[in-house]
Amino acid sequence: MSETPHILHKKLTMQDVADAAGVSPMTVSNCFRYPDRVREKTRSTVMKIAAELGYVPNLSAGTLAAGSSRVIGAVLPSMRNSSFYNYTAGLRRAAAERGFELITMIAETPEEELSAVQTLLGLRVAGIALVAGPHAPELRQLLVLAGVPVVESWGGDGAIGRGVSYDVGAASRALTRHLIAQGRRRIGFVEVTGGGGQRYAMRLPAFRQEMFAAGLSDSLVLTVRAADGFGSGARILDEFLATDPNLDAILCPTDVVAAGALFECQRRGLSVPGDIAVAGWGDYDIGRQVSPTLTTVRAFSDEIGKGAIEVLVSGEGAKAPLSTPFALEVRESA
Amino acid sequence: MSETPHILHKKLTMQDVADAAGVSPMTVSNCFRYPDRVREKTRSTVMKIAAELGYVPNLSAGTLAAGSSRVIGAVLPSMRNSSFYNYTAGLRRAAAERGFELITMIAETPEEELSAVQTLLGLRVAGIALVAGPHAPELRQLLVLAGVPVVESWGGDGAIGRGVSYDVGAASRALTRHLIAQGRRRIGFVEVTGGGGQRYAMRLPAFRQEMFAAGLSDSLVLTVRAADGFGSGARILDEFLATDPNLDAILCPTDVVAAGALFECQRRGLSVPGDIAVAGWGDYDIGRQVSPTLTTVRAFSDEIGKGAIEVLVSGEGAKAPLSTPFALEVRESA
DNA sequence: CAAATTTTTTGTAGCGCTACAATTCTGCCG
DNA sequence: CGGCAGAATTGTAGCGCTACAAAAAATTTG
Repeated sequence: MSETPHILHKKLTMQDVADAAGVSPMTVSNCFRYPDRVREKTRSTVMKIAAELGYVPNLSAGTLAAGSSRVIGAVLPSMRNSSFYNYTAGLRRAAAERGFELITMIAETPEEELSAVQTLLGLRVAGIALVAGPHAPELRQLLVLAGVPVVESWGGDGAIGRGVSYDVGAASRALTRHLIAQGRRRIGFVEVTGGGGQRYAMRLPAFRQEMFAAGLSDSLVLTVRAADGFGSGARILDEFLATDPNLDAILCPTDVVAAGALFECQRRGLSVPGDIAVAGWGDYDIGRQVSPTLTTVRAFSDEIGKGAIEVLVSGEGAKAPLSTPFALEVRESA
Repeated sequence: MSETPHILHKKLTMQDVADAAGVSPMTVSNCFRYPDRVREKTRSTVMKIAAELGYVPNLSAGTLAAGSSRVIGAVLPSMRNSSFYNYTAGLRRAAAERGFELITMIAETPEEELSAVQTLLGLRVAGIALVAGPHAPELRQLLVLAGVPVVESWGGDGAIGRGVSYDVGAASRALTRHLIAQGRRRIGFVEVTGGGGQRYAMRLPAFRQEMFAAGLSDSLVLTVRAADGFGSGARILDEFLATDPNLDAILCPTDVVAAGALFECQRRGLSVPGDIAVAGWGDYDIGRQVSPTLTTVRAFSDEIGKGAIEVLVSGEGAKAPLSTPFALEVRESA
């Protein structure tokens, strides 16, 4: 009685388009995959009819028959900050330029990441872009066995597949040297261990190295498990000042945290950079907007994305990590 | 000479796993798709062998054979703010609960969106989640012809597929009434036209309605093409004060813009909310962190995502838009 | 204008998996 | 211990497309 009279979507196949256009299915296939193989006139007829019918080639069938696809998969740990935004934009742009489509999957835990990779593998994507961080133990072998091109962005030497990253250590040294050159002596460093810890791992040794070289104490290190949002910036400042009231600079893990610390300084009536220099990391939007503007490290995340695609597409997976540029952005806060 | 001795990745198929486990391919298939149909003992053997071999079922083949997949596709206009972050998180969580995987594609223009939808259609996804905004003209018909379940998040009556959204008009009225109740009289409203304009469309009429009802002037409307980042907040404040130096409140399109306006107020020595009330929209992280904290509208974007998945999975595409909750978050700035 | 060449178009034969029906195996009752 | 219902397993027959080789058509050449 109450049956909804659904439209009969007899599924369109290449054959339907071929019939309507008076050509063979292979010609339709060629129109989509190798336009150059088909005469201009034939192609335009076929494409017009395909569009009229609303035909979209079945990629599943195509991938199955061809054994490969023109889709690249990326797994992201989260989409919260502009680094990842720029990274994804770089991936997408570079993929598009080379005729690939990019699909992304979000995974917040190693288990979710593993599951996402399995889906991507199941889709038989042409390549997989991972982000450095804690991985499930089975992940590496799974990817090796699958034999798919893989890159690990922000990954260093032990990367799964090939690493694509900027030199975090060099950036950290440059930033530390800058603070020292500005006359800072009691510099606090915030070390992050949880979550994306791996991506930050080289910062602390580099910091220590420069502090040591300058004959300064590298003991003002605060270890936090995770640092997200402005709130943690405030908490970090709290703890640092409790440890050493004469602190004259802090190195924060991200611009967001730095902004949080900055707001807290303002709340306490501390002048930045007069009393305390505050340095961020990552060149997020916010760092350009707060007052004073934040001195930070710019990672050109879009270049990382672009590099990742190039590595995946070129198939040069076995080489040393690809290094992308970075820049020290000296602004007002330090 | 310099040939890299590549490992011979003879592609693993279900047959290989079946042989190794001493069962038929169909049993392997059932283990993955319908675990209940297989005896516990058989299943554990098969799954163990599959894991050892690093076998991952070919979803392309599966989708082709079954005619449908357990993957849902979402197209996002950008990933810049926490609304979309929460939205995606809601999508992902709800999809996982129902045994679906979520893949996302980013599209910044209507053309890119169309292309993304074609890829998703080609993958024969089980459903597509769109975000309201300007669409390519062909998009609607393409989706109708494809007969795929579609939802348009933040979409209203004219949505492609089924709309899932909170009542933007009601939220705007509530916020306006709140400002009026606080004694504000010269209230400026920022109207956004470009990009995601559609998602904001109902705000201005609702604002006017309440201003009119209160016998106030609704003429302080500033129209901007796009409002992104803190910078536009500063510019907007500039322009409003040039138009009416006695302005006592502004309604910003997002918390980010509101924060920018707030910073600009502080730079000019204007007290918030003393001299000017500033209201944001969207309940982004930043609104909780700046001082004063921002009064805003909370959209529960994760609920929109959850609702979208429910609509897609249940197949109830023809009904009226699904309405999700919202809340007026009264904080310090207004 | 026939022969040689190049460009277009077209069959054939699967790709790896799943729906479905048919078959074989269990355990259990009379 | 035969007979049976129900559970577990297994063939069969494609899903829609593309690689490849072969055929046909268009173009050039002698």
